[in-house]
Parts: sequence; C-alpha cells; structure tokens
Amino acid sequence: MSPENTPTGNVPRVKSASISGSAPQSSSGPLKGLYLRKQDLRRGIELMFFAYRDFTGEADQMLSNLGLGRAHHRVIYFVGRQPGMSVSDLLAILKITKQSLSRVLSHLINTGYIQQTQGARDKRQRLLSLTKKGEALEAKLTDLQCRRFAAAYSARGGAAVDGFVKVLSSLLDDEIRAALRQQYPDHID
Amino acid sequence: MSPENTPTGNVPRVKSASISGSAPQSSSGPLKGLYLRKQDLRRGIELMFFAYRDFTGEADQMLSNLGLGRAHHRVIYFVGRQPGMSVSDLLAILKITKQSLSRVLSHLINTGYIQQTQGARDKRQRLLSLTKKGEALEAKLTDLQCRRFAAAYSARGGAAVDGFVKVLSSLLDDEIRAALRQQYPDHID
DNA sequence: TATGATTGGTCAACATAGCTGACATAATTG
DNA sequence: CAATTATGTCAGCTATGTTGACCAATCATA
Repeated sequence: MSPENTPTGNVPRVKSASISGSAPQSSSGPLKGLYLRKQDLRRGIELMFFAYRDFTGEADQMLSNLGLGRAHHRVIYFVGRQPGMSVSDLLAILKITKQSLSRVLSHLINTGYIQQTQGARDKRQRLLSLTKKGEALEAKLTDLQCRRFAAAYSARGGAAVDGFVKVLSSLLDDEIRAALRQQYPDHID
Repeated sequence: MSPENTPTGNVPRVKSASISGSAPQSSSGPLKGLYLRKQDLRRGIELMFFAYRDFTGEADQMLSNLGLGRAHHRVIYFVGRQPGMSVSDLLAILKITKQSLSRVLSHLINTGYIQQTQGARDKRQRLLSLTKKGEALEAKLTDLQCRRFAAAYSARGGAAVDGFVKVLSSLLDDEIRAALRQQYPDHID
C-alpha cells in the first residue's frame, strides 16, 4: 500500500487479499471490480469527508447564530424523530457519555427547546420531546438538510439514490445497520 | 415541514416548491420521485451521520493509541495524497485557520511524521511531505478505510458505487465539487 | 530600489464537545 | 431487603476549532 503516492496514480488494483471474503469474483461483465482501484477507494474517502462537511455546514451556521452547536442539533434531530424517547435511548444512538449529553441536554431544556415528562411505566425515565420552539427549530434545520438531499436525489435519479443508500448502508458497522433496517420499512438490505 | 413527527411517518411527499428547479419531471417510469418522500430524505441524513461516524471510528482508535487525533489524520492523509503541497494548499483543503493547522502540523513535524522543504520557485513556501514514518502510518490508516470501502463497494457492485458517487458529489458545495472533478480523471459529473 | 502583498509562523485567550472518575438519588426488580 | 437501573451532577482533562495581534522572509512591481 505504501510506495505509490503520486496524486493521480497509475490505476493499480487494490491488494485484495485482505478482502478476499467479499471480492467480486462471481459477478459478470467486463468491468468487474473496476471500481476497486485504489484511486476509487480514495475518492470515496474524500467524498465522505467533503460531503459530510458541506452537508452539516449550513445547519452549523444557523445553529451558531442561536448560540448552539452541532451537538445540540443531534439531540434536537433525534428527539424530533422519536418524541417520548428516554435519555438512555438517546445515549445509545449518539454513543457519547451521559456527562457529555447532560451538558447539551440541560441547556436545551433550560432554553425551552426540549421538555421532559416522567415515564408512566418506569418513573425513573425522563421522556424527551420537543417544545413548540424546539419543533420550529428542528423543522428549519431538517428542512435545510432535506433540501440538499432532495436536490441531490432529484439531480441524480432513483437508481443513483438506490446505490447511494446501499453503499452507505454497507459502510456502517453491523449493529447500526441492523438498527437502521428496523427504522425504515422499505430499507434496502 | 413541522407537524408530522411520528417515527415512521405516513409517506408524504416533500414540499418541493423550494426545489422545483431540479425536480425529476423529465424522467420516465412509474416510481418517478418516490425517493423524495420525507422519510427517504431523513434516512439520507441519518445514514450520513452514522456512516461518517463508523467510517472514521477505526482510524480514530488507531490514532488515539499513538496520541494523535482526527485532525492529525487529515493532515497526514492529504499530504500523503499530494506530496510537496504547500501550507496554503493544505489550508484551502481543510478550511481551518492556520493557527489550528499550526498546532497539529508542528506536532507532526516534531514527532517525525512530516517533513518540510523550502520551495524552489518561491522560497517562502514550505513544501510538505511524509517521512518514512509518516508514510507507514498513512498507509495503515488509509488501508483501514479503503478496506471498509472495498467491502462496501464489492458487496453492492459497480452500479451502486456509481450512484453513491453521483449522489455524494451532488451533496457537495459547488466549489468543492469542481475541485474534486479535477482531482479524479474519470469522475462522474 | 522602495513599497506593498504574499507565505508562513507565533503568542494569547477563548469555546465547543468529547472524555474519565467519583458520587448521589430514586425507582425497579429479584 | 439487596442489587440493579436510570438519571443527574461535580470536577477536571483533552482535542480541535475560533479571534486578534503581531512578526519575518520573500516576492512582485511601480
């Protein structure tokens, strides 16, 4: 993997001994595995980096005007998606410590974006939901990001979206993929 | 965009007045635009979040064992991709302040991962490249991430990869898309 | 050649968002 | 009743971003 560092490499195949278990040996067609060249994999890495940055950029800007950060956005987004979720549900999704979450969540409660209600079955639980104010912000932020996706999806069409979802799903750790598969009824998998 | 917050929504179309300019009016087939339902866009948002986290997770782990972070990784990656690049080249890619970069870059130079040489044409420039030690680390990190991509790409096949690249490209800000198009000779666009 | 712009670095201070460790309270469960 | 679970809190540390101010070397040009 080491020697060839030229910017536009010379189209070598990836040393696929390491991924032999999932090598595309079985497929037909003359271009079999052509997308596994080192430069294609690097392009994937870079696309993820730049696309993630641009994808979050607009929302980050709107948030910073309100004195909030990306961490607040995540909380607002996931509480908005599943109102009534518990704190531990949220911790499981975000995979951060409760101390980290606490800082952000307390702030959102104190500033009136999120409200808590005691759990009915288990009174220890604090069930989280958005206030009207929180819903309004969630809507604005999600709308921003949805517009970006809608533009990209419409520009490229359904087949491309299908491939996009398939590849992103396969980039996930297994556990997360399983969770997402449940979340979305007609999720490709 | 606001009222319907139920976890598994009821399949409404996105209010596409905002994106009418790029609506998929022209395509054929009965499923035209079916991928623009609100739930599909939200799935995209969530896939980006989870996939980015998982995609960086393994490398983050390896880095933290060496007392390095993700910021160091970015520097090592991009210098490895384009040896001899200047500091301002790197700043333009990373889009962080030179003070932020300085902290990370100095550390990588002091610990022998990166070396500087004076520019020949412009003696003010410090041209960056990886040392042997830096190359070895870059190779290990990039290999980790390439394996993940290679596994996902092979699992899903060339058509899916094509869609993946197309949609990710369309999620980019225009300026970045143009730069990436130049970087990769046969980039779809 | 003198001037101004560019490239790069540095010091200081600050904010966000992650982390660990230790401990507390209330409620549930066996 | 004892153990576990769900949640919260205090204290402190780290990584990585930010501003603002300032400096030195080099380049380009009037």
